[in-house]
Amino acid sequence: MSLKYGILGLISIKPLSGYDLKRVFDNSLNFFWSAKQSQIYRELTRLSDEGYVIYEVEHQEGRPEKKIYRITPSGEQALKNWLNTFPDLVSTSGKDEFLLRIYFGSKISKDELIFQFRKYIKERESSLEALRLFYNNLKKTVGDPDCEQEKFFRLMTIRKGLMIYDASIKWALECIDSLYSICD
Amino acid sequence: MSLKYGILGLISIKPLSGYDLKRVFDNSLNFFWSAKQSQIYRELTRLSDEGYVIYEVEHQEGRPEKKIYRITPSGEQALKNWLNTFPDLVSTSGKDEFLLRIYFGSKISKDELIFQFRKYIKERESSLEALRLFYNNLKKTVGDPDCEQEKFFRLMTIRKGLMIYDASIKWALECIDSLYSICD
DNA sequence: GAATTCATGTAACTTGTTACATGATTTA
DNA sequence: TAAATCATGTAACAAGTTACATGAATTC
Repeated sequence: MSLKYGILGLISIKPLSGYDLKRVFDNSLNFFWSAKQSQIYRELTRLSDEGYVIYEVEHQEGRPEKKIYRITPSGEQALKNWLNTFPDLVSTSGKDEFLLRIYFGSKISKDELIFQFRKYIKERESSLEALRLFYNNLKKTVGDPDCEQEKFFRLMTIRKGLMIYDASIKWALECIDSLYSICD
Repeated sequence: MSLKYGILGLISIKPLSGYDLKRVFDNSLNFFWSAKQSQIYRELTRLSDEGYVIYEVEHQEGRPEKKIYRITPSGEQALKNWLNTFPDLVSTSGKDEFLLRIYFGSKISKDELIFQFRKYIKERESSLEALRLFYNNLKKTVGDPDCEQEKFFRLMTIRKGLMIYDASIKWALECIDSLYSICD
């Protein structure tokens, strides 16, 4: 249900094609939302059927045609309604495959466990570093003043990513320590 | 794909019925994994077809019959294989509906935003408090020594929950501050 | 007397994933 | 010459959600 509003929100900021949307998801929302390209196209035809979006075909030289989607007034309304409802945080608990494995840690050898924790830390550290770079670059860029608001909230979401990655790394380091300390 | 191994893992620790499984998911794994009851029963019949589990019917006085599932040797093997593979952290990015809304914060009134952040903090604080209680109770309990290992890893997963909730609250408090400071 | 707990499941639906198809252009 | 980029989509499948059905026993 949320992908619908994710798309609606993005094209409300700026009209986009399905292809563009995929790139925005991958580049800017990937750490808290994702969508496959086939899913985006399916959702766009649905939104179009519902009258929440309309598109215009843009012809390009030496490139395939583009369908540029823009939001309609009823789409704006639906988006606004959604934005003013508070999500159910409990039922939408994120799934964590790594934690699921750790839950069954007693069935994994200690060496393998430590190996996996180290790998986890490495990956999280590189994600953290990449996000930090992204954050600093976005902060520096001086776009047109109309986008200052959007930039402000994008930075806000990224800060959460930074804090979560940071906490995850701290947790994993602590886990390695406690694995060593129960050494027997 | 992971629910399969979640179920396999749980019944490898202790034989359980579908009903039992649902309760374990809700009580012990809910902050990093969840499953609907209909999904669990579907998965159990699939696991049974694959030969990874078998069940025995347990008759009870004045209660419906139970199917107690236990893991088979080939199930154990499949579980072990899964436990020794490292999950793809990038593609499995958790979805965060609250963050999705905040991304579109420029379309929400400042008052509504602050209201939502406060609500977010309240909910996370009560989740944190509940988890903390759960953690302390589990730590205190003196079960049979065979379960010490399982307890150790359960506590480990809960600590991540505590740290993530804590970081989320800190982030939200920071967000409210920065919303006030851009006051205009 | 109504709701909840225990215990099983089915059916219909939505969401997410994987894989394929087309076809020109550009980069390695 | 092979691969990647641009841009659209379809088909089949897996995973997750919602709603319903049964029926005894217990709790409110």
